[in-house]
Amino acid sequence: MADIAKLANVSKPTVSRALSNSPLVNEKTRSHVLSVAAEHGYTVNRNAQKLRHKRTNTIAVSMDFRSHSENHIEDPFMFDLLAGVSEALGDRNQDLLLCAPNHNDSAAFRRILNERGADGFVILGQGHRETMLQEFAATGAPVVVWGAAAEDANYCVVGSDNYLGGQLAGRYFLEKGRRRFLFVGDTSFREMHQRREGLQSVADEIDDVILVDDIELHSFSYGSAYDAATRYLDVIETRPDAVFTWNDTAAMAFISVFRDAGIDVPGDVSVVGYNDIPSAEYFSPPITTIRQDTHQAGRVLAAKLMRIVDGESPKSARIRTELIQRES
Amino acid sequence: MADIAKLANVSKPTVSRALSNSPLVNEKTRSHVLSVAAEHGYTVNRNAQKLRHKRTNTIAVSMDFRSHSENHIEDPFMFDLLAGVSEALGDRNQDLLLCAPNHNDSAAFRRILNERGADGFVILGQGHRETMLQEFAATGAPVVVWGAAAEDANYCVVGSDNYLGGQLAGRYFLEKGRRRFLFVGDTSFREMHQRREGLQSVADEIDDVILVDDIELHSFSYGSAYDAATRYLDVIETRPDAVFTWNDTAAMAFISVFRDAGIDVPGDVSVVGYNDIPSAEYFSPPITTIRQDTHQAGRVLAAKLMRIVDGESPKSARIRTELIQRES
DNA sequence: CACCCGATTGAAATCGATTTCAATAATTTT
DNA sequence: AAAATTATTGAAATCGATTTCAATCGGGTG
Repeated sequence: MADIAKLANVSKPTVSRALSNSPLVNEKTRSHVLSVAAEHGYTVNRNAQKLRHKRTNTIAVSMDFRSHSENHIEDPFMFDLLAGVSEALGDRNQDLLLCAPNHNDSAAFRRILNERGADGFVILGQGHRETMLQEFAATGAPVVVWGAAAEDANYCVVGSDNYLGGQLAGRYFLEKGRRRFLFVGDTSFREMHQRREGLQSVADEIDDVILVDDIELHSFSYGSAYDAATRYLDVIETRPDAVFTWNDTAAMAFISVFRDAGIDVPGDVSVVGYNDIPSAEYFSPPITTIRQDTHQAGRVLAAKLMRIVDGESPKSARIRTELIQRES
Repeated sequence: MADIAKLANVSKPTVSRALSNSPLVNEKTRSHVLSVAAEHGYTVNRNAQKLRHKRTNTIAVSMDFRSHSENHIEDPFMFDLLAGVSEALGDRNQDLLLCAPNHNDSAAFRRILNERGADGFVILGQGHRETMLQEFAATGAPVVVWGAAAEDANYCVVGSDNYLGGQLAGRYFLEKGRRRFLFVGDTSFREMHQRREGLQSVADEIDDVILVDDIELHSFSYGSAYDAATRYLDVIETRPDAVFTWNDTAAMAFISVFRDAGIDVPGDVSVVGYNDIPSAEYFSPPITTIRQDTHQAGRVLAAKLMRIVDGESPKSARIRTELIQRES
């Protein structure tokens, strides 16, 4: 910058002001400085800027790749979400620092924020970390979380409307004349718990409709869903005629097992998945699913976090959640 | 840091040295300083550090989300790659700055490097940007690219061994007694061009084996693959008995169209996809495919880039490429 | 014409670390 | 015991920007 100042025949502060569109600099000087800067391909050093300002304009985004490669990798949903967040942060001119924390204690997250110099944290995937997140937020760290909000959460949560998602699945089942629902998921995750509640609420509305069973799964792989489905078919007496799974991959697994057992989908049993992954549409049969709007999700996550960084405390929010009906 | 210095009764430089494990500080002083720092939850300000050092220990990773949401999103492969890079950079204690550049000129990339203060660039997806990348590398920017190397590339390329991939598919076809190969892809992408060459080379080895056709596709969606397959079946005279597609999603599309036309897969036609996406294993029939080792890819990309940042010029590299045979 | 005010500009201080270099203390060496 | 090393430490400079605050330059006013 000193060089540019010399070349443009002005002082460093003037260059700085010209580049930052400050009104304190003469229009003529500004354009001159800008042209000199452009000519020499000069760009400001962001790190010096970050040091001087208190704001770094950097947002850390945490994504649990490790647990993904063990569990979620079959579900590209989180990456879709990441794409949404990336786009939204880009629009706000924020740098995106991608983190895959090794430790899940709030101190580790705190450290990332301090050391790396980020203004705030987007955490994709609440998982079982709610108490850790409470702690983290309690330290005053600006944070938004993708997940499902507890009533007493002290941090801002953005997620799909999981309760509604469950209801949508339930209503779809009723439309198809189904009476015996099966829920498949891991209700120790709040999101899935809420989905189950939604499904339950629909069942409760009609007299002879029941949740015949829950299958609690603690691994998210296709294989474990497949195994669970197989085991389940072996032991049940009254077969469910509607299955609501935690994601589309699991839906595929259940459909495969059912078909191999001579049970027709969607003829005998309706199945609803979650997330609307790309292959859902191309599976045979195409999978009816609940879609969450990942673009909106990214925008909302970014918007909320920016407000938190600015000192406000926005409320948790739910993003668009809709049934994608694919049964013909 | 000044505070910690005061509290520990030493000077700023001593604190700095203690924290960075410099041998210039007495062991007793160091542990004292460290304990004081820990006690007060102090961590160094990375931005100040980055400013002072010339190294920022930050690597920019470019991922073309936009074109993904139009094309690639059905193929989680790139995200797998991102996960690999994230892990490898984390191991090397590098920050990962995730970018989705809006413009595809080298100046835009250059600007990111300068402004954001990154030491180097990992570009996931070479696409049609080879000349831009040549330019970019020519400016001296440290960069590694995921893709396929041209002989005269002036930048470091890491990718699977696409030629071998094509050969593996071809040999598999031969094993199955196939004679009439169909290549499906977009050979204007160097990676696919090399795959086709590999396939061709195998066909050339045996007298009565030929590549009956190429289907050139310019969109990567399932839908366009499906349409292309449908159109193709309408016009051909001699049907191919082996199909090699650019990815697993396209393989699924072709299999679906074939089956709907009464052609049995894998009975009448062998199909080989690429990337081994999770659902490949669960498709019916399970899809034989070429797997690229994304973990190794991440490690190699990171390792090469670090060497480039250090001033070396490592050669382009190919990562593990193997056939995953799923036909029973 | 002297005085005041607003518009521009620049000198110096600052952000929080690291590095250079000189000074001091602790050991060895002779 | 004096001299020569070696190990530790701290003062001040530095990285590249921004901000504060004082100075200057015109123009308008009484």
